[in-house]
Amino acid sequence: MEYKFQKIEEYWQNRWKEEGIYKVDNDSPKPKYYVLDMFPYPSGTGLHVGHPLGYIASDIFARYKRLKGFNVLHPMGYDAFGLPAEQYAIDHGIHPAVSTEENIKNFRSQLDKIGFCFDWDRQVKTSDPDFYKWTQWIFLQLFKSWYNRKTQKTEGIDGLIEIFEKEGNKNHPVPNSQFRISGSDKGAETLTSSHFTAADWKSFDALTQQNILMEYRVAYCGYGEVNWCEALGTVLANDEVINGVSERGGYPVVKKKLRQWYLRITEYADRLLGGLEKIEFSEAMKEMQSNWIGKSYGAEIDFELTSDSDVLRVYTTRPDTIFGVDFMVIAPEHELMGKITTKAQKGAVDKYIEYVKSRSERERMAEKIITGCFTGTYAVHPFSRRKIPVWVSEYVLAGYGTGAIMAVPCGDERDFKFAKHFNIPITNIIGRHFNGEEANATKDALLENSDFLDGMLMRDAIDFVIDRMERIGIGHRKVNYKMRDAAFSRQRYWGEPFPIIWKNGIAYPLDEKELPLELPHVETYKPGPEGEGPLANIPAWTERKLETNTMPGYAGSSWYFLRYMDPHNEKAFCSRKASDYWGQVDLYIGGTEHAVGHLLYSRMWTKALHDLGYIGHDEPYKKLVNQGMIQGISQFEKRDPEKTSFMRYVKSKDSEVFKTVVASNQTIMNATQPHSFGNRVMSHYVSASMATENSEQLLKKHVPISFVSSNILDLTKFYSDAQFEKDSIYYTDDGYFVDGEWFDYSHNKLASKCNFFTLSEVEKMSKSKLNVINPDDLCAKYGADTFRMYEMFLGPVEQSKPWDTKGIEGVHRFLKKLWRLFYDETKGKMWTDEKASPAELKILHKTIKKIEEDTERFSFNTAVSAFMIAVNELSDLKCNKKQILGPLLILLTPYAPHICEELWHELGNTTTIIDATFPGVEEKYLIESTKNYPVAVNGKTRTELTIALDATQQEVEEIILSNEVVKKWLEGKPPKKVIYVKNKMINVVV
RNA sequence: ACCCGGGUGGCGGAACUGGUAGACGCGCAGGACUUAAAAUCCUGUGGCCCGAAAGGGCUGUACGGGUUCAACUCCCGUCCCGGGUACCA
Repeated sequence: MEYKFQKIEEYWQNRWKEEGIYKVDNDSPKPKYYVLDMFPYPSGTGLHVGHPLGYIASDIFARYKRLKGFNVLHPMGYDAFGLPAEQYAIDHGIHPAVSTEENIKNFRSQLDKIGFCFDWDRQVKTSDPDFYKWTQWIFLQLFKSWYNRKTQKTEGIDGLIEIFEKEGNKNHPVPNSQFRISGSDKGAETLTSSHFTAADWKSFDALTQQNILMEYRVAYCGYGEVNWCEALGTVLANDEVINGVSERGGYPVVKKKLRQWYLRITEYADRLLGGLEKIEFSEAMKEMQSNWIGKSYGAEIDFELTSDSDVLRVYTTRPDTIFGVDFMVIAPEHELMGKITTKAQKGAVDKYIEYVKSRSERERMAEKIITGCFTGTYAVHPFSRRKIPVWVSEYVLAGYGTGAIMAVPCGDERDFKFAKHFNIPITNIIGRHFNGEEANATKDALLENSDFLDGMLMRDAIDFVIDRMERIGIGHRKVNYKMRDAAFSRQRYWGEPFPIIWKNGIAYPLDEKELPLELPHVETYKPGPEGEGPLANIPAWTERKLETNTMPGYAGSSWYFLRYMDPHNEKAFCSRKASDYWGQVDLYIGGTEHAVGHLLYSRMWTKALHDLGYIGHDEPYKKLVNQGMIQGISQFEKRDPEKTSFMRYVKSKDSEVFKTVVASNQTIMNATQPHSFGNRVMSHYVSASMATENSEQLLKKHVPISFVSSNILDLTKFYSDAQFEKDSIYYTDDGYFVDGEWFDYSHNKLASKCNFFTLSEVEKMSKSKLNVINPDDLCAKYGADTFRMYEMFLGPVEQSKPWDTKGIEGVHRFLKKLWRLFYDETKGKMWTDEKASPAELKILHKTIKKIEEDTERFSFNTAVSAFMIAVNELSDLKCNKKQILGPLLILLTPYAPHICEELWHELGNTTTIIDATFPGVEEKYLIESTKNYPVAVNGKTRTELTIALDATQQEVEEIILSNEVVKKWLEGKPPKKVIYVKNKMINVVV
């Protein structure tokens, strides 16, 4: 009998489905365990081998925990709203709901083939009205809340209104929001008065009151500079912009003022930072998040100005360097800009501001050149009364700190470069630590030229100066964060509509009874007027004065993990009973790419829902594991530098591509004489030495990996594929390939193929790079169990690595070997009820111990190795005893569920193996009475000795010293000491 | 530039708190079975050297140094690769 994995897997997958074996109950006496995968965006490309890596790991862990007696929640769903579906709709006219549904079907069938233990009854889809009803509901809770800094909690806005009515806002000043609610898209304005009394509050009209409340709401609407992407017609979050271009598509991004929704995540900055200590994230992940939050401690200092009664307030983390200030710099957008410029400097400053405005975000990012202009005004040093020139420069950002700095060129690289560039004299306050060539940001120097700070260590001076400044009222301690409030709206169609109605400039929440506010059907996905979303094109929508923005991709994913706990609840997003039972996600698996997006937002939502009393925990995830990315090995049509033959890709005569090649690379053009084939211009023989760097780029072109083996492209096969460009001519040393035939250079047809070499390179796996390996193919060829084990065997889950199918045979061989412990080809069933020998029991228990340890610490690759060793050893002993094979199957189940289930039943068990109990280790089978120890003399291994495991240090020494080999080495002298490391080795130190 | 990871055979990777480096798998070489192939099984496999063999010696975890009886593991310096951030004062 042979191992017919296809039949086995199909059979068991159907049975698991029919019997609803993975259905999870919210009511169980067992302890709970929640294993979650980051749900996928159902793209049109389907799954490649990289996707299931994390899913397989989580599936193994979920199954393992189940065997260990836990009630395991292991759900799956789809992050179904998003830009690509909408882009697809624009391009192909297919409604996103339709294409998304199709993609989901495809994903599901692919996932099913791998044999995951998801409870599909709990599936969520963020684009489903039953789901986004609650996304909208949670949004309304955030809209109706504010963050109380006194209690450090999210609270209802009604409470704030009561406070205002009683005492105004003296105890709760307006939070530092970067996005002011008043004003228009022509310019943001701050509130006329930021402080008001109870009487003031009562005298304000409704609009003013609402505008003030908007300044406090957790989800709020305001005008602000946003990252506007013209090509995508939408606003992007900071983390969706990379180097001044959009993450998706790489289109240019500019700053634009628009009415936007925001989440006041900045108020949670400290808690998000502090919470990191309570959760098990990798150090790298924690660091990414804390860098993003960017907390810094420093001081705000006021400088008097010569030209104005106002003071210039700066933020610095190094108040100890106060006597090293040689100039001040303010941001071009700073509100004092207009006031402080002197008449003499007005022309120059205006010109400079003009220049700054002309520079796009992208230019500023790309070329960091030193620019700036003197304003004509001087600031007065608060201690020395020295006059300090005030400059304006784009290197100071308006959005951080106070938008103005005190520049200390001897201690700050940017200030130093600025001073050099504009010939501003530099004061040295750190003596020999400053060499005049570059700034030195040390805190370990003793201060010089610093008046009352002279001789003090900089580190110590920081607090000393602040104390002094606070005493005389010119400065105070201040904590700043880099993190900004999160933009929460998109001018797009395929997202959750906001349950908001606008009346007379006031945003009114929709009644909760009206939820879900369903996304209406549209005929066109084109943007609405003035940058508004497609919803603005629907008269029925605009007549109701409904908000025309939609929510961003991360809205649904910020809370989906809660819905899995209670997916069919129509009365609440998740009952308190359900969320109390399941609590935190015990194990969350996903990629690092969500470090500062999804993982931060979902943490914030959890905190808000917790504060408002809807859930009992304030961190969503207990432990996070980041799976690595599986890269693809791309194949390029290209000269292989190792081999002398090479190729050239050619297009037809009037092709643009060909022209480009010719125009931009003379080397290629002049290489040899051209030939022609019909309307095609044959390319030229390019020799290896002629291929310049430039031509290499031009010559590189992806080819489908399915036609490549051992770096040789099978052109005959490729030719009959749709992806083959019929006009291509391929050259090698020995001949050329055209119209499906090989010719030599005398144009005679060749009977055999020539070797056309490719070059391989590791890249991200993607459809466009033609390097995708489809899990379906592998499952069909080797079975899901082999595929699962091989993905794990490849290396640590956390590590990124290129996919290489070669080794899969070894894992497949292992499963076949396992099968043969049960079946003989001719004799059939082989297992017996015979009692196991101590040697066999030892193998079993050694394996149980190893598998348990490895699975617990997520070392699945070494666990798979342990299985291989066990099966090899049992195979050698011809052990086919039920007593050994039964427990072995249970151990293996998480890794290869189908074959284990099959064999488990064959052994005569009636229960399904998923409900079996993970076997315990019986240490007695592991313990040996004696062990062979290597003995080293001064670190050099000399001999081996058999020593009883319970021997004392003294006994060990006696045995060693009576050994002939050791004696010889010791030459009669007594050893200094004998180091006996249990289970490792013995070292004799002479 | 700054902050994190990481560098081990032909390859993927083991070595968990310093204790016989290279587990396990791939690949390769040789052999068994077979008319042959597939499948399966066995043996060998870091490098160099001595030996007919059994066996033995030296060297070896990016590079240079250090701590230690003992270093892939700890410390210092250098180089290279991957990831994150990017004028955040």
